[in-house]
Amino acid sequence: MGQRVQGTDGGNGEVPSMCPRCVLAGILGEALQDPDSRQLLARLTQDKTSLGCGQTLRRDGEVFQALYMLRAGALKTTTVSEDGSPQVIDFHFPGELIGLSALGTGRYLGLITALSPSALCVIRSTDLEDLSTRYPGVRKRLLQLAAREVGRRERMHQLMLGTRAEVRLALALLNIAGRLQVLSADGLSRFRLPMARADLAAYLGLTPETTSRHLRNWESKGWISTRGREFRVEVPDALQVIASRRIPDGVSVNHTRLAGIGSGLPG
Amino acid sequence: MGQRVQGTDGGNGEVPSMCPRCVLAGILGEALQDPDSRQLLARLTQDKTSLGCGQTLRRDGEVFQALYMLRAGALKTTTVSEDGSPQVIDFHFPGELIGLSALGTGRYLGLITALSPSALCVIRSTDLEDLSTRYPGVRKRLLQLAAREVGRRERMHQLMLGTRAEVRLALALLNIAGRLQVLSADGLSRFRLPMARADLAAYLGLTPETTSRHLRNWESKGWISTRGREFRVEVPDALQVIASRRIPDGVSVNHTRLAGIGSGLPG
DNA sequence: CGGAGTCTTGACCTCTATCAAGTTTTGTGG
DNA sequence: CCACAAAACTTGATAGAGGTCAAGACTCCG
Repeated sequence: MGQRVQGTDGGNGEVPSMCPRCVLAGILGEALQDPDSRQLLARLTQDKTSLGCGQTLRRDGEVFQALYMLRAGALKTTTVSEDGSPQVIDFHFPGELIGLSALGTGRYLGLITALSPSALCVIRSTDLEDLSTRYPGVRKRLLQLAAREVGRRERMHQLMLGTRAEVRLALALLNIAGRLQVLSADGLSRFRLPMARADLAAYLGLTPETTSRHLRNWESKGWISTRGREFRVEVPDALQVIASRRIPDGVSVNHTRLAGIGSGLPG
Repeated sequence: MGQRVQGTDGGNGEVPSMCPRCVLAGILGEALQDPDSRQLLARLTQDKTSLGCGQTLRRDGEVFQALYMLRAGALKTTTVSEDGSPQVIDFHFPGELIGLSALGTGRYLGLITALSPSALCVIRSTDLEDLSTRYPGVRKRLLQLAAREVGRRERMHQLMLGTRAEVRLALALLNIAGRLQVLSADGLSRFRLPMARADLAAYLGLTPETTSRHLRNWESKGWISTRGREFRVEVPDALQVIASRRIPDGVSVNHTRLAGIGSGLPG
């Protein structure tokens, strides 16, 4: 989503981060032609918020005030279901817009908190309105981004349809790795999850235990290696293979079919 | 979504349907002030497609050509997962826009087919572009609709996080009943599902068998009654109660834990 | 009335949630 | 830099929920 460019920003270089100009430029589009708007762009890129780990950006139900562009770090959006168990609705990674859905209802949905120290650009609703009326292309671009977000969430639904925990987990890791990719020189094969296992599990409707078990299982087969939140995919496409089969080994679907269901590769 | 008004259209009155003018008016907004655009509106409301049960509107990957507004009937969007099992990504009910996500990528996602005889208004991409450039309010409205759709899908994710099949099913029925409500005089307490159990199950990542079992279970408790696809909710809020508890019958969550958690209806 | 498709019911078995310890990692203060 | 405490993660045992296969009942149509 948006234009992503590996960041080397002038300011605080503690964390790898997006070049905010590039991303915002993607949103502003034609507005940039106008020298007058350069000024605004400059203001937007300076107008930032930073959050410590665990700090909250917005709470559930707060009225829409601004769209945020995540520059560095990672966030999560959570709710609490009626029975009290925590639910993770989404994660947010550098280069992504946060708060789009609040454009529809006028209120933020869920509690948005930082998973790690994060930096964000703030695009105030007033500025957004200003820009949108002055430059039609801005709204066109926003519409495109929102539509893309709808598509992303539709694919997320697909992901959740994988009944099997193993499939969901593999798909989610691919998804997250893809979104993190920008920041990693190694592409998909190596990445660091910013969130706890419990968050990942809650995102997928699983328990941390199940999540852990499958990861260890894959590791025991040599497909991946993990060390805490650090991941490395040893067998290229291993995740894809797992993700694409609800059916275990290319072996049986069910009882009375074939003996050793080990559900694994030779190992 | 959109403005919904119970329909009494002049044309073919076989099926209860939305008043297309009202819905389109919600999209077009200010454009309507312009007498010139009335003409376009007239054209859009006439420009319709109708589909027989099972017929397809668009296929996966087709390039974006038009946005559709469903006037009557019901559609589903499906994909096939890599292992060949069918997945239902979404249902579409009267008054809803179809194809928004294709605005982002330029291509439709999934196979869109009719669940029952359906009628749709066609808003060609060219017309859309025309309108959008002439009337900024149109794009603003579309952005709002897209953002709302993002929110809807975020809540859908929440729904899927209900691990328990019973909870998912109850939430989904509430969701669908709500979207169907416009057409039913009895509100939420009585409705007819347009889709087969198998589709509903595939939408939720369940099997038809499990779906059926839970429905019959609720029926045996007198909470609902069903006859084929016809539903009636006998105990008001029964679905809400089911939906809000992962915890079964006021009994235990698990062995050795808690005597009576209540939280259930009288059995 | 018959036949196809849809829905229900049953038996069985796998998978995942749950509870309960361990173990490792992370963060903090000495 | 080490020691300690608090999280986070892993591992194990167990049972309940849901998937799978199979067959029967019901519906809808022609």
